[in-house]
Amino acid sequence: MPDASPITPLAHALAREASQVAGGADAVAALGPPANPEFGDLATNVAMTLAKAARRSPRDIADDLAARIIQAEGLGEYVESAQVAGPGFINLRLSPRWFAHAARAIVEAGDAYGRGQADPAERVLIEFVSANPTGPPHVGHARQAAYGDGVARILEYAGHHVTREFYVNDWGRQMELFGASVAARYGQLLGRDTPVPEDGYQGDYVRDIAQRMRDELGDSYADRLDPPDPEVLALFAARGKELMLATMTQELERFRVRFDDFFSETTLHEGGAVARGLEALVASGDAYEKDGALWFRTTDYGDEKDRVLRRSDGSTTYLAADVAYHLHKAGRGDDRLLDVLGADHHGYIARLRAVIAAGGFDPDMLEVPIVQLVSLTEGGEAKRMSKRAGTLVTLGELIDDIGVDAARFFLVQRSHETAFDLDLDVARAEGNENPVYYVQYAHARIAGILAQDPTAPGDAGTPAHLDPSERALLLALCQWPEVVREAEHRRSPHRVAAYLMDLARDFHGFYHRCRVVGEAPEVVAFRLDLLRATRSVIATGLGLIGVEAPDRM
RNA sequence: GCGCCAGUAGCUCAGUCGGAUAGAGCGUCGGUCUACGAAACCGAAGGUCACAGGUUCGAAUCCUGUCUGGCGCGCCA
Repeated sequence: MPDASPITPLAHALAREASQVAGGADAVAALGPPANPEFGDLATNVAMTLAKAARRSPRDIADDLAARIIQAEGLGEYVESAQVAGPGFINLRLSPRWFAHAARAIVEAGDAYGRGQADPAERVLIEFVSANPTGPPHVGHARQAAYGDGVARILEYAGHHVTREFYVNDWGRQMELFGASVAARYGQLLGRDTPVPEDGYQGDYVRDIAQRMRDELGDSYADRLDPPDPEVLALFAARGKELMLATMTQELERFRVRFDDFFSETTLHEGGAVARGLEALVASGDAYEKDGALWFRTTDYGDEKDRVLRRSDGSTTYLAADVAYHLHKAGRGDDRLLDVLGADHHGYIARLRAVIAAGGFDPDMLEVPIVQLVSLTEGGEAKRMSKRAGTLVTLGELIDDIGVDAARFFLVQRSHETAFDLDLDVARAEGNENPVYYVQYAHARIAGILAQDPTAPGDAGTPAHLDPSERALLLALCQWPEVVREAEHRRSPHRVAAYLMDLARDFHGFYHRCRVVGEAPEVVAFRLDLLRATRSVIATGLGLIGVEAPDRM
């Protein structure tokens, strides 16, 4: 098991011994770093968890277990001491030989260390960003992009098969308004007095799109703009959407986010899927007519009120398309659907689950992680953002301002379910106050040492004594597979970012206390393994959140 | 009014199968470069974990209630 932590075999042996002490009761032995490093290298609370079943006091069990540990097979040969403390903890101190073996094992596992633990492996379809193609993606989309792509990378690393999808809302009144806005700007470029509609899109990016359309079309539509005829509006909406979407794709790729699919809402309407979806709901009794409209009985599935699918004027709602879209998604053979939504859409969860359930699928196949809002601060003050005033910070502007690495790290550093403020002054800083460089610097430092190509004989043996910082660093590396597992299960890339900060801290501490080059052969051998293992885990971890791991900075 | 998320150090936030003395970054104060990169390290100050009850050997963590903040509650998308 090259993917497992070196601690795992110890934990298995410990569980076996604990079970015997407790008279055969099943024992799950948690074995991890103690609250205080001075207590030892590893600690377990298994005696306390067994106390009730064994009808003995935790201390009593712990005393028995500690005595067995030091002679247990697969455990005793690595344990220098096992001491009972507090209410029933057992603190273990491990031998340098174990540390040397563990470091070697991690180096040999390489990029596979922590990989492929998913059980069972699933086919996952993750939909995220899905910004309307009527404007550039903004900071909120950036957070969703960083989150969704981070989750996707983590799931892939864990062993799942992942498809990334972007749903394009290219239908309805908003697209008409967008087309009219582009057409108006196009007219203005030709010197006509064609105002942008009152409730249209005012941003400068509309001018850019109009400019490109003028480059493509010349002035051939100049005389059909006042008022614009339907054919012209449709053309400007369709081509405008393509250009907007192309810009979006480019900015997202610059952000290192790449989608496998862009799924167009329009195809659902034109292909009849929306109509068929509504018919299916009627046929199954999940939809009914009332007041001239067609309603989806979502209350049957836990929603607080029923929702309109088709208005009394015959037009379909946004939900009608979502019905068709989710039935389509659920029927593609994936085991799991992830819809990453912004906080302002959390009210949608119940009706989306209703769609899945009404379609005859297991509603639990759908997960809807909600990404909370992010706001920006600069100079100690909140940066006011308004779509209307045109002060919205776009993804592209954010990247230009603070760089892709800082943007991705910061946006994924905080739990997605917490609203937070991103401090542009800190994120922009290239110096020591920027957390992302703290991690990257650790990687670059290691690369610097390894570039000197220090060597040690293969049979150098193991050091007689270890520095506390060496123990701390190796034990931190041992946590990596568990971190990946937790990030996978909780859909929480921020766990990876937090771990990398911890790991970098342990490395920097080690670096200041321990030299590598020029030490005794057995010391060089062990520390080289520590360096290689650390570099590998940092590079892998940064990769999972879309941040580069540079050899030089 | 109802629902979701949150309330932890001056600021931004980790801590989520209940464990020992609650942590990090930034900020503040004081130290450390004639040896592998000082974008670093070491130390100090800073806490009624919103509040009140409850569950138990043990609660920031679980339960109940209250208060505060963000978001949502449309035949909009």
